[in-house]
Amino acid sequence: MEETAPRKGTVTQRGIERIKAMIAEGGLAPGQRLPTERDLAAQLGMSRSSMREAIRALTVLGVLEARHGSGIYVTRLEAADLLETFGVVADLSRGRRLVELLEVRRVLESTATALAAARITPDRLAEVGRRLAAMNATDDPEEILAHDLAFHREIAAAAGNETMAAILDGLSSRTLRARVWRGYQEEDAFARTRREHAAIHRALVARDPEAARAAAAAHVGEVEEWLRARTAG
Amino acid sequence: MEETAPRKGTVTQRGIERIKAMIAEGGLAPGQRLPTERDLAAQLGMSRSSMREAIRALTVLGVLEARHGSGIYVTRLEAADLLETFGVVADLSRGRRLVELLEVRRVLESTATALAAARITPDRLAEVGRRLAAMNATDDPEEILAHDLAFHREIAAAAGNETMAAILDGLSSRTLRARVWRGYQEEDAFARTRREHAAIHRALVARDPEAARAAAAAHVGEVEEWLRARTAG
DNA sequence: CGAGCACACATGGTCGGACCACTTCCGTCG
DNA sequence: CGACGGAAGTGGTCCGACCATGTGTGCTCG
Repeated sequence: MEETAPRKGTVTQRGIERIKAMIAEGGLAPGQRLPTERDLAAQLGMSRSSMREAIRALTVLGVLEARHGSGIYVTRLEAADLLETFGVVADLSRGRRLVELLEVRRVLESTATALAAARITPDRLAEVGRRLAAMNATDDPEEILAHDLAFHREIAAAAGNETMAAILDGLSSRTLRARVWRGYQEEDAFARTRREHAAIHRALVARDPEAARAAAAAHVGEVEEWLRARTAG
Repeated sequence: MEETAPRKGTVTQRGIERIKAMIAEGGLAPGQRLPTERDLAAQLGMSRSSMREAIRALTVLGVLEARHGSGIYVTRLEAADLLETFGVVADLSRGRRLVELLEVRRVLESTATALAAARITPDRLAEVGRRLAAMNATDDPEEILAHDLAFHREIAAAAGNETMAAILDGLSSRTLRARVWRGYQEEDAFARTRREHAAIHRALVARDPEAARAAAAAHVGEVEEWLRARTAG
């Protein structure tokens, strides 16, 4: 009996660890349904309240998914599920850390774009082209932002590394982008942005990884430099 | 009255969003203490149970910190706090995604090492050297692992990008490392690893960013390739 | 008068139960 | 045979009580 009580921190914390361990050790497969909250609580010897807190914690981490009236399920455990919380980091970042996040994005985005240049399929490349055209065809900031996000998302997906794509997605969360770009694009950066996007697209069409890497790095680097100056000043 | 009820999903979810918003909008500064659970629940018009779940969720995300008997506080909101959850991703990753994580690490680690070559201070460089020596002076896998982690951590810190360092930390969580390296080092990879670490250190001493980048990429790439072969086969 | 200690209080942690909201499934009725 | 409706199951919310721990206060003793 004493083995069920590792006496580690709070009861809820123990619940989190136990469930995480079950998944890590293969006892719970992706998509599988868990016992009910009541049963789980009984199994691990804790109250339903504490178990609910544990479940809620794993839910926000993208590990579990609770469906009202149906049950609790393990998510697919794909990169996109687990890295959703990355958006929180981006949303809560200010000043210096925002610049650091953009530096990370520059490194990853340039690599992803280079990989995409070598691997992208004609279909996806066409979609990237459509996004570019749509972006240049409107003046509505909201619409531009949406196409911009899709443009980079397609490229990241084409790189063939879902984990990297998911991280980049978090680093370009809609709210973050809206926050940073509001100021950036006010300084008539539209023309420059269009030129940079065109350069990226051109490199992809030419299947030139080095050019793609450089174009992507320059693109993110522009925003990075602007933000750096704005933060320091 | 209706403005306090955005009618968004569950009550708990609303609580999470509200607190997050307070922090994002500057109403709650890092390190600041929040009202008590009971007061917060009353303010946002929900039960203490639901509020507790919201607080627990933000606690695991590294946004809040609950101190028993004292109160609830906003964390320092540093990169290390918010990116702690990255370790969960690493711990729950298997097969293909593990390779992808290592690919991300290779990209970031090589960049961080290159930056470190240009920026590292003599003190920190000396510490890196000590870790290298300690790593080569023992045969205890546990001790080697500890020094190995510290070796890379020092370098990442020297790169001057705390966010990048925190991500790399998550990508090299102790449990992940133990899992992957157990198999890797069984294949007498000790000698190769030592050579690679020495090469990285040499590049840092020479203040040669390009050599540092190449050495770090090769180092991580070795493990990556081994894991890729092992996963595919 | 000052230092140290013990107690009371505030606060987060846990528990149990009750009820609500939604989903699912099965039996019934047309 | 199909559609409808209800019953059971399950997560969501709320309440109230009590426990465990940290904090501050006021008392006591030197």
